[in-house]
Amino acid sequence: MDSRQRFEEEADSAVRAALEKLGSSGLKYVKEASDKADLAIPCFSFSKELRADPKAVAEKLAEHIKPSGLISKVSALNGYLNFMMDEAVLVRETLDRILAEGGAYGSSPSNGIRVNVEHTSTNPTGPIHVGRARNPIIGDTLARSLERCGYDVQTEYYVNDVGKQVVILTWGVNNVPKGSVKEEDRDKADHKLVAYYREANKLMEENEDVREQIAEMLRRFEDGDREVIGSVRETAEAMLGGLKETLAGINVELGTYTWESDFIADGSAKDVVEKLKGSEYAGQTEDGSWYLDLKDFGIQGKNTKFTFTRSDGTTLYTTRDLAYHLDKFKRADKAIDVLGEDQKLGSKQLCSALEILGGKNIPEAMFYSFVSLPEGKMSTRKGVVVYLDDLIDEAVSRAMEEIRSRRNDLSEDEMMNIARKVGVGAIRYNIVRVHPEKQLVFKWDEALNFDGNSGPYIQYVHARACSMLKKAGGYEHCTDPSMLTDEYETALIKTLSRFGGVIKEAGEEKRVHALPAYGHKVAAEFNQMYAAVPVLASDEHRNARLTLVECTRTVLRNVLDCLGIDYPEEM
RNA sequence: GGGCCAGUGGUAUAGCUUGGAUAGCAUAGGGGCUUCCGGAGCCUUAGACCCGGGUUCGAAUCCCGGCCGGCCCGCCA
Repeated sequence: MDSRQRFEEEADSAVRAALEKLGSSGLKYVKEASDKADLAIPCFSFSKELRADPKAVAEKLAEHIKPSGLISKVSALNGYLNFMMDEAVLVRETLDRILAEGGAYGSSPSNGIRVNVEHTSTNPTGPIHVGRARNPIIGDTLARSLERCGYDVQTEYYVNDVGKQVVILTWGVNNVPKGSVKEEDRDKADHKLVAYYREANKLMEENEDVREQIAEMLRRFEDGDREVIGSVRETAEAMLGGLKETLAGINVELGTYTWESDFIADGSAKDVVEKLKGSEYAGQTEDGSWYLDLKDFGIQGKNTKFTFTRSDGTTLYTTRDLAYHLDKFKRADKAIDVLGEDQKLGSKQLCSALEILGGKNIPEAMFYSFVSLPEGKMSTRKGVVVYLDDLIDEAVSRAMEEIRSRRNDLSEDEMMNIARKVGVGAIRYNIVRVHPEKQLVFKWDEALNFDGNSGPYIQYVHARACSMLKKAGGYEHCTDPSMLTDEYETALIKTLSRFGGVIKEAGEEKRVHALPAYGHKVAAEFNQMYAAVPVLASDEHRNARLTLVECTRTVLRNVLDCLGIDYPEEM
């Protein structure tokens, strides 16, 4: 337990004891932090029970609590009971802990719980565009946070290699003559292949014959024709190769790729169908298709009918998704799906069906709204898109310009290496900083922001800290609180002490946007301290201040790592 | 039509789960800072809770009703 947690517990028991003295126990109250106190308890809620003015209650409580342990001061103000934490203990313990734990600072020990995070899972029919770019970034950040929370995390991409869209793509790749369409310049499979997908869609609209060919291919696919299935799989694999490259470019790597067609091939989707047919919620329409009636599962209106087979008995996407989730829970104790908001109803239906199948394990979902362009929705088919690859390129070249303008001592390669880290840092930070369900309109100048509330701002502070430590040469660690009494120093250390709570919030509560906000706060407070107190030029404070710089650098690295952002030592 | 999500300074965003002190942060705007550790910086100034009811000692936060935007409501994936 860190000193912050101990402080809160000490305050808690002190409040409980004081309330008992006033003749009341078991009252609920909230704890909050403010600029007036390290911990504040509003006493308004007590006033009814104690039949007294909140101000008076706060004052009485304050009288009954004597500073002890980590509590250095107790006071009452405006109906609040304010606690101050013993700064000397806080300073020493926080810094000692950071020095001892290093890269693991802020993490919890392993809890042995296996959690599966499914994210990205975009259809392999075209390059990833920024409309969907939230998915890998949120998913990856969540996975990294959960790892630091002590979970055994597996990440997984569910590849949709079944259905009309991939069949159209495959038809296009196999039938549209090379050279008859303009491939995109980028030498990546996803960008090359998407031209055939677009052309196939176009031909299908214009040409009856093409429509029939594709329909035939789809029929053969559904009949289990190995040649067609193999061909589709091959095309999807090629496309996926391109997507993996893009993901690697933003520091996202997934552990497992699971193919939808496998659940048809191994018969598990059919097993699901048989089990569902036997459930009390199952029904069959006149045409022969099967459905579940989910009106008892909190699903309203006309959405209660959840169809799980076609009239010819073949499975649907959702049926295979059920088989997939049953499979997932053989491998994990907990599952989290990062999904677009369009999947909300589907996800709810999936969970209800899993309940009907008797599963105790139900996946949790994390939803995000799509990123749109100022002119409207993105569409791969229509070519109205900004590709993630283009965004990365643009960010990197913008970073390159910046570096070139302020450095003349680095080689092209060195600058490019840094530019990549800075550009990607800007993109990832910018996407993860906003609440996932907030709709986002993509604007180049915002996506490429390098100032203020941005990834590069934090990277810059990290580089600055590295530079100071390098210049310092030798120094001895010093965590003596009497050497770190400046208000900027203690403010920074208090913030550093809260890191563990932020990691938990990001992981356990799936609030990944807490991370960038925290990183920005640490960086900003470091900059304020930097401007206010000399470090290298100070005499008796030198060791202690350098130690604080080192600890801040450690925390910044941990935050950035959790965000999947690199931390170059110079930029 | 029904359901879900969102609406906070000019712009963008946090806070809403668990109501509480002066609504936080960034950017653009005004004014300043470089004999010293990296100015991608620091200081300072001005500026916001969609509208209307309700609950409450107290509402950005909870409830009801509007308005605006997004998404969903397929034997598609």
